[in-house]
Amino acid sequence: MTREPAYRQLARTLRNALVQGRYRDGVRLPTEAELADEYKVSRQTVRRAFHDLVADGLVHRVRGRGTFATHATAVTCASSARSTT
Amino acid sequence: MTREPAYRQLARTLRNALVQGRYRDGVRLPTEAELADEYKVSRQTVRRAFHDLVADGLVHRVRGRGTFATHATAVTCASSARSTT
Amino acid sequence: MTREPAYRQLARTLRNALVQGRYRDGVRLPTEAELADEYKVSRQTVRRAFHDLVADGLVHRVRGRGTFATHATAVTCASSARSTT
Amino acid sequence: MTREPAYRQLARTLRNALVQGRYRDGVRLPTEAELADEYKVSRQTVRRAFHDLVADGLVHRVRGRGTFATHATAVTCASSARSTT
DNA sequence: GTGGTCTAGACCACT
DNA sequence: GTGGTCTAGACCACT
Repeated sequence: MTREPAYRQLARTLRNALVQGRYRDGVRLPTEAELADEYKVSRQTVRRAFHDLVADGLVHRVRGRGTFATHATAVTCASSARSTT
Repeated sequence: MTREPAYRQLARTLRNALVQGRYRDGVRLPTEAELADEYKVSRQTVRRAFHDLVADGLVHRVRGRGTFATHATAVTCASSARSTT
Repeated sequence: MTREPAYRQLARTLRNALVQGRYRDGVRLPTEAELADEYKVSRQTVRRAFHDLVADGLVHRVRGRGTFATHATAVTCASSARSTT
Repeated sequence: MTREPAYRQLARTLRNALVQGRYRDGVRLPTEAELADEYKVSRQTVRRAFHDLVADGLVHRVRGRGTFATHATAVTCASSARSTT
């Protein structure tokens, strides 16, 4: 009955926020540390969640700068496949 | 007739601004690069001017962070001596 | 005059501790974050100090695990060259 | 997998240029700012690349003046150790 | 106007 | 939760 991993749960939460239009355009999302703090999870969990969102094409990450919302137009077929999981 | 060096001129300008209460408290002043640009002088000149203001006790500088106005109460005898030059 | 940089000062402090036999054998040293906190410097400055100690052969670092004192016997020619600086 | 860091990539590029005989003798290389601009990296990343080349004995740097190609004859044991990495 | 040091704070890779 | 890389942008030391 393996229940949903924490990172998928967090990914779902963030995906909803992104799809609903929070963090429009190239807006920077909260940092790994902030999200880890807010959701009481490890940074590793946040990273895994973000990793999924990158694969979804919903965000992109820039070393040393942050994680940014990707324009809605850039959604690929990979993301639709994934979101049905 | 050696005329006033550029750095003393700039120091005087900044001193006036500081004494008149601009940059109150611990406010950060413009950076070396910004002042060099604004006054059309080299950064070396800005540095010399700031060096005088540090000696006056009007500003203090923090490596990697910036130059900050010092509280008016911290004025020492060194600054009064210097300001009569 | 060129005063001693903060990272060299810290390296010297740690080197003394290591040479005097604290952190014997493969003992783990404080983390970058801890030292940054204790010595009121940035993590990068701690890293520069550690970098020197690695070159000296006094410590070795393992990603994800920490920084460890190296056995005294492992001193190399590189370290002797450096210590004469 | 641990992909090659940007600074090592840049170091490799510059090493190739140096070994192939561009920047002969004591010729000055581009400045940190110029390379940062050209390769779209931060100045610190350029510095890390140069740091490796200094360790290789391929260049030497003089504060206030620039970075210079070192004569090929000055190769030391430290550099040969490094180049096998 | 160059290289040297330093900060604050991101993400990355590994454990 | 550690060390590794990277950014952007300050001031410092030297020429």
